[in-house]
Amino acid sequence: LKTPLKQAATSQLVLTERQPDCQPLTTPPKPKETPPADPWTPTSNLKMLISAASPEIRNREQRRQLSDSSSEEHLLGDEYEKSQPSRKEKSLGLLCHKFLARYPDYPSPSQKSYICLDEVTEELHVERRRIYDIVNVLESLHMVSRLARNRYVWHGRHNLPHTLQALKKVGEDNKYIQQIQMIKRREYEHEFDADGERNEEMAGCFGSSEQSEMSFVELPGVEFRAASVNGRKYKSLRVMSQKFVMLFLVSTPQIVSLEVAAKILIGEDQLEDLDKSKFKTKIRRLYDIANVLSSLKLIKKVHVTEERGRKPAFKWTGPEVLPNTQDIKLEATSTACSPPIPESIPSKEQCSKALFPSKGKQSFTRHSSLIKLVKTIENDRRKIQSAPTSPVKISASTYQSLPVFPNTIAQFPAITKHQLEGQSKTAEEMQMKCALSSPEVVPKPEPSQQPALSQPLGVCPASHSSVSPVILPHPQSGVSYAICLHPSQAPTVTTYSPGFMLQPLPCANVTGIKSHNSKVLNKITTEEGDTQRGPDEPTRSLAAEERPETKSETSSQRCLKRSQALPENNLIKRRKSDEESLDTSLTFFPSSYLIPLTHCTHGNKAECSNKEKAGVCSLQHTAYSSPITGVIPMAASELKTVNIPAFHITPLNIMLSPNSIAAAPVLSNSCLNSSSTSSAPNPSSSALNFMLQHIGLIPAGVQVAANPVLQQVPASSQSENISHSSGSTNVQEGKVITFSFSLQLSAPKEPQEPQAVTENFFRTPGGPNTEPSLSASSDGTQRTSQGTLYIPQRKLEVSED
DNA sequence: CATTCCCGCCACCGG
DNA sequence: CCGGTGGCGGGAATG
Repeated sequence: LKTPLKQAATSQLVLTERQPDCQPLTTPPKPKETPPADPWTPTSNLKMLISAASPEIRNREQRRQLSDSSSEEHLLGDEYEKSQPSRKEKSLGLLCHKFLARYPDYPSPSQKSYICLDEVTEELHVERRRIYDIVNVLESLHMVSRLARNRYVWHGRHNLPHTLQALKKVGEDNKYIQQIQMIKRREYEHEFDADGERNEEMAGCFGSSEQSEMSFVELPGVEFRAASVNGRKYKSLRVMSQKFVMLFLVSTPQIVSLEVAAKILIGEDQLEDLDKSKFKTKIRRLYDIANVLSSLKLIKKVHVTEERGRKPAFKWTGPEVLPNTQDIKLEATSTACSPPIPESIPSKEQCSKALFPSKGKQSFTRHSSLIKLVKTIENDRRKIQSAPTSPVKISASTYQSLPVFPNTIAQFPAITKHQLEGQSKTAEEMQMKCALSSPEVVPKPEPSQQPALSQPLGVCPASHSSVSPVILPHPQSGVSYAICLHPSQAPTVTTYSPGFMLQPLPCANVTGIKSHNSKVLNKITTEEGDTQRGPDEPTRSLAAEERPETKSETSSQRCLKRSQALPENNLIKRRKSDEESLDTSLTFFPSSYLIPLTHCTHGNKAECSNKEKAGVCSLQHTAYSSPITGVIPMAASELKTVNIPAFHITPLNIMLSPNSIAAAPVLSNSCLNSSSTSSAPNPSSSALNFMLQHIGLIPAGVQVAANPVLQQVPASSQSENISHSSGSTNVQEGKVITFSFSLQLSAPKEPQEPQAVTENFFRTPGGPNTEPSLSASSDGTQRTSQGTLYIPQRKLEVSED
């Protein structure tokens, strides 16, 4: 048994000694302070040093004391043994550092570096098993992607921003914040709570777990799984890693205790029954993940001292995740190298072409380059059909998106199948794609087609089939998809997997706040299990203000329709074989949202960026909202004001969070009213036209009538709720809806005592505080995450190390 | 004793 | 059937 240890130790020593020799790969792990003799890259070395230093400095110090004595004198030669191979020497964290040292943080896009596991294991002298652990979490962050058997592509941190954004969004969509709260609350109550309610809650919240399925959040641009990572069963570690990261991104203090994380990760699926062993295992895994994340400097270990003792926890030290839009801009600007952008755009066009060959993309003039891409894509597509394997990254992604829509499928059966079959995760992607596609759908010139828009919104799930194929064409969504990547939209896509669980919540929230129905929705959501009581109560309180809800199935259904979330969730969950059709339907919803973004990203950015912002933006918003618009008829002048400033953000938000759906409509309305009202009678129509024109699907002059259906349908459900309130009120409501969670949280508003706050949070009906909170939310900037702030942290004391 | 987490058995799966 | 993957949990270091 021990032998291996010795060997390892020895080997390490050897490495150290002969570093000079080993030029090929190894970067000296140990030499943190003493910069290793062989610098692969100046930067990389520095980075390594820095990174290595922080987490393990102490360890190092310890070692030094022990080993240095010998080493100092360079006597070591003979007795390597003394150096303790000690466990730390072999820690995953250290190993990870070594691993990371081998590759540049930001590899030039042009040349990809490949990772061969065999080589790595040799060079690092570790068992393969360990490398898998590292690679898996790196993959969860899209820092690498698997190509084939033992081969991975190294992306470095280029994708990190997108990934984090996406993860954050997903985390928000889910109700992680609430879940965290629940758990904490429970703790207070002393686990075994007296109230039967508790148990019930739990059951309700987490109870149904089937959905929990774990979905892996993917990024559009990243060439994931060529070889198919989707094997679906795997990924648990990857998924865990993503969820873990989500927790950080979502929680306000950005500190997550292992205990809570473990509970949530377990809970999602089956919950409760905290099996002791299960819990223990989960924690073990979390440590593994945490070690890698620490090596990436994304988190660091800390201790939180709550009421009862101090518990191990981790603090997020990675980059802050921007809301969205802004990110997009930044990215686009800053990273010229990022290849994804160009790709994405082209794909879109190409998609559109495929769909509507006749149409040219003349409108796209701006992006002549895109056309090129489109052609390329088309070619690729052919190739793919014949040879699916072809790893064209871009093309692949694009295609994948296509599968989502049935229509698309019909058009490109081969592709679709491949994609579907090949990728389980597709659901997510699909959603994204759908989102993209949906906008495109809009382009359809025919008025009848316009309904397509409506479809996505309300009908999406079931109806999509009924929906005109037009939508499908949107497969181009792939294009939009790509767009997403660049900006931050990618996150939007997030909806996917998490969506199923999460989405429901948003709906519920929205609904709840606005309408009575919401409760019903909530319940539904709850069924899945996540939401326990927390959401309910708060929601309820809010709702209560307005009235006792009626929970009719109808309402719920409506909600579902309106909110894509539910359908998506369901669909998303599993797609294995059938998925295709279902997925397709799901996809639609998101697409609508996505589309708008796309616009922004492309031309808009440049165009609207400033002066026109208001105008253009409004248009864009409209577009976005258009789908949504239907949902909420009311337009608030107030919103407008608010929106304008934040409009950038707003669009993003909409896309990102399911919750935002409600909000989106509002915004759009306002925009429409103010800016584009004259041009378009109803928002949806204007939006459509706008979008279409932008997209190039329809000539500038042509206008498509907005689909009445859409408006009515979506609107109907919510409008009712909203309508009852006064105009001004409505506005607020709209806001509220948007930040349903925030409201809940805000209600407690003054968090004097942590516990007290908590209590209020859950028990207090929205009282007086509600409005203020709303207003706060209205700023839009904060959005979802706000909730976190209020979350009762109780006396949290964080101690580093 | 508690926390951290290494090690590696062994089930899967994809070829 | 084989070799790559990677879930999982015992139990060894460490604190």
